[in-house]
Amino acid sequence: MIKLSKKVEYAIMALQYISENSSKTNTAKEIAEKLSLPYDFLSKLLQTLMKKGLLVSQLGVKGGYMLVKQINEITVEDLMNALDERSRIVECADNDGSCCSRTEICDIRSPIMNLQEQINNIFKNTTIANLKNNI
Amino acid sequence: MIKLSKKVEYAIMALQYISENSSKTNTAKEIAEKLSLPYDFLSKLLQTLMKKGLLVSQLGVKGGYMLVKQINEITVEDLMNALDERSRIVECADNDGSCCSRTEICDIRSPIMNLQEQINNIFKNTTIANLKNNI
DNA sequence: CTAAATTCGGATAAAAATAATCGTATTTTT
DNA sequence: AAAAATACGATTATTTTTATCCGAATTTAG
Ligand code: FES
Ligand code: FES
Repeated sequence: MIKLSKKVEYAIMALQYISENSSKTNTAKEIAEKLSLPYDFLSKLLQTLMKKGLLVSQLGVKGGYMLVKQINEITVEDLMNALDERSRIVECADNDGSCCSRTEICDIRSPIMNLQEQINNIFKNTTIANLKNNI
Repeated sequence: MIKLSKKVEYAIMALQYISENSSKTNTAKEIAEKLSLPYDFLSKLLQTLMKKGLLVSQLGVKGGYMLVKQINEITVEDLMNALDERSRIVECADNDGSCCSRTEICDIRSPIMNLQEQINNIFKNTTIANLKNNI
């Protein structure tokens, strides 16, 4: 059950698309069409990225989205933080021990948090540009 | 959405428990009680591990489960393969290109499969023994 | 031989998370 | 004023995960 959410997956594609067309504002509609992604869903997601400061938007006709950073400065972790609700590999891997009734007897909390960190590092070190296929 | 399934999480705990009590067969009931895990669910999961060859079981009274390998020879990847349905980070990261209608225009399939491999490596290199807290 | 403790197996239900959609409001350009 | 966008909130649909239930088969012990 280690998978990227559709939000993150679509966001990667969208950001790459916007990056390729960075001379103009890119509308959600255009991105959705060109990449065959569901418009409403993509639209929401772009709004979220905007709120989180990863995109800027322009309202109204001729509106759309533009990058605020280069895609080699945006990591997969950034997208996961912006778009996904939870990103702990186990519930109990949050900092306070108030996660579950097993805290007392639990042997795995701390080592699993270590595992968590290894995984985080991968996402932290992978930029959206890294995920671009340059055939 | 990068998290371990409960199946895998419980399995880690259960295998560690069995390992600590490897002189006898361990019943699902005992393990569930000692670790405060839901019996039915754990029971199913142990049966699966048995079918996949990670445990041996003995039927009937005095029955239960025993390890077939040491826990330092069992990896998190083994558990994920045995217990989780899907473990691709994106649908499209399977080998044939028949995943979705975007294959033609998709720029991220191959690099994401690379990302996938990095993550797999972590799970492949983490044994159940590694996840044991030795305070 | 019977009863009890177990694993086994299938089916199903409940809960949670993800993905998708809808409707309306607001902003901006022409 | 009309059109083309984003913004926002609510809701629904779908899928996945988690949990439970029931009855059968197996083994041990008395
Ligand atoms: S299971 Fe909750 S602390 Fe480990
Ligand atoms: S989205 Fe299906 S191939 Fe990339």
